[in-house]
Amino acid sequence: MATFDPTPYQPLTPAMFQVLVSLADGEKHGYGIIKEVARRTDGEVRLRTATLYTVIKRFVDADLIEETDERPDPALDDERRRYYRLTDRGWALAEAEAARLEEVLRQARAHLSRPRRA
Amino acid sequence: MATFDPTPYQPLTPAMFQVLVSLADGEKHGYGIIKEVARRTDGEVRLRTATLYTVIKRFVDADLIEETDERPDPALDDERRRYYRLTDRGWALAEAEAARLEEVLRQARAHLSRPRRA
DNA sequence: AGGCAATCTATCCATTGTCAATATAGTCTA
DNA sequence: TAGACTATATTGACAATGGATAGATTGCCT
Repeated sequence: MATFDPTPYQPLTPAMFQVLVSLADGEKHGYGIIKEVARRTDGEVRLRTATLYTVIKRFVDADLIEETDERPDPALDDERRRYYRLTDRGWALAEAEAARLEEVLRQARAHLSRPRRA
Repeated sequence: MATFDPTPYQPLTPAMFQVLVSLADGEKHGYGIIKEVARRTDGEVRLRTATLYTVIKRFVDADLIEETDERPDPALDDERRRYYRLTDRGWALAEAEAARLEEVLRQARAHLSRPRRA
């Protein structure tokens, strides 16, 4: 596969990163992403529909996520739903962003753990 | 001291967090912050002056940082410089944001480390 | 039966954060 | 003397987000 350089997409906004993380857990539809993120963050992160559907559109255009044809058991399905999953590029970006955040945190901890200046 | 609730300021933008982290290391002037962040991140994070001076103004207004009167050795000083340091609130916010990022990362790792869905 | 909350996708508008560019001005160096 | 570096600052444009709204369906409570 052609090498993918994630850096032009970084840093991701908190909303974008949450969308990728949520889809890393398994494919989901839009409203399902909103619910999963809210549940996972104890209601602290509430994606708005304006934000979510804007992000979804951009991510699909950038081939970071893709809509799937697979439908769950018709008994559990809702025809309105549109399901999305991460592409290889999306996975690579999510992992690159996690690595970036870890480096930021490492440096922050190095500065913050020092005793307060005199 | 009155309890300080950092959550209304969160999440911080990457630029804002970098400014707090940089000042946690010791008081600095504007251009010094730009240089320190660039050096620390190997040139990957380059704060722009428009961003930096906007952030500084907002942080001073919010009592997260404050301008200092202390001047270094006159031989090393530059009259144009304006030095800033973190306030107690600024420290609390920087630490709260580091904690928030750690939680985001913990969850991201939990999702990303799982084997790719079939 | 009636109403209300939840589900689900979607868009409009205003605000905010960022970058690119520009301004000003002094110092230092090739 | 031209360019790079230091240093603070503003303007204009764009991108990301929140608040609000829309519309349609489903399930629950009284």
